[in-house]
Amino acid sequence: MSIYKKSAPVDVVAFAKALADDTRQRIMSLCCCERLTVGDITTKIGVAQPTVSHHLAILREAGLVTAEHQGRETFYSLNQERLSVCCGQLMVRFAPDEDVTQTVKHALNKR
Amino acid sequence: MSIYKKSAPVDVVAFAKALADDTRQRIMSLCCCERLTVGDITTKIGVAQPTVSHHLAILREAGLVTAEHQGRETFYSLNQERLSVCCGQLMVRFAPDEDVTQTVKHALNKR
DNA sequence: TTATTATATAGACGTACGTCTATTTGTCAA
DNA sequence: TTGACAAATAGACGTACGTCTATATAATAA
Repeated sequence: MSIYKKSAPVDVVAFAKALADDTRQRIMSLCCCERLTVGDITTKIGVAQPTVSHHLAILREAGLVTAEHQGRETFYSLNQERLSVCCGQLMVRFAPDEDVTQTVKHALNKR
Repeated sequence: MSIYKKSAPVDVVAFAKALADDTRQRIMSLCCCERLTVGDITTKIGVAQPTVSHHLAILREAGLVTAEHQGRETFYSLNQERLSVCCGQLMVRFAPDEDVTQTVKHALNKR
């Protein structure tokens, strides 16, 4: 079970730091719609397995991925809800009210 | 005039890196609703003036603030539109469709 | 021009971070 | 129990980054 409850406050700097690496963003993209093992990710990403484990630990710490242990494998998947909450906080932290609306429009127009 | 047009593609990693520092986020908060000079920011932030200039350069590079020169002063303000676009891209990059909607809800509920 | 003020740039310094190899821990099959 | 496999941890190494002081650049005032 994650330490991140629905009401957990968002540290926007920590959230940004977790996102501030290309390898981690690629891992997040991979885990967006699929449960993947560390081995799967290692193969697809093309960096060493300990490096992948390291990045997964950072993403876990930020609550952005969840880990499920099954036998000797661990399946990772993106924590969509946490991501949503963090993005929401990011928007409202700096954007004045009318601009949040615009952000929403931008987001929806991309779909 | 900024190099960032409305249609400029968003480098989500670069965006996250620009946000991934507490001093820069504090600067962004300060510039959210006010045009401020480097001197103003330096006083309010409590770090050396060259450090502030350095962070402002990074935020400028990411398109997150705009600079207006007036005499020997430079006024900085947050680029709300760019921030909106980047947040939107961040949401849609990882969140599946139904989750974007949820992100929007989270954002709006905070208002 | 000369002095003063505002900002930017250069460069040094220490710390944080991403990556790797080697090893450990944990799980399953023979 | 032993061997093989999956993932995590330890530790080394180089680079990137945040901060500072010193200096340069640019604009205004005397």
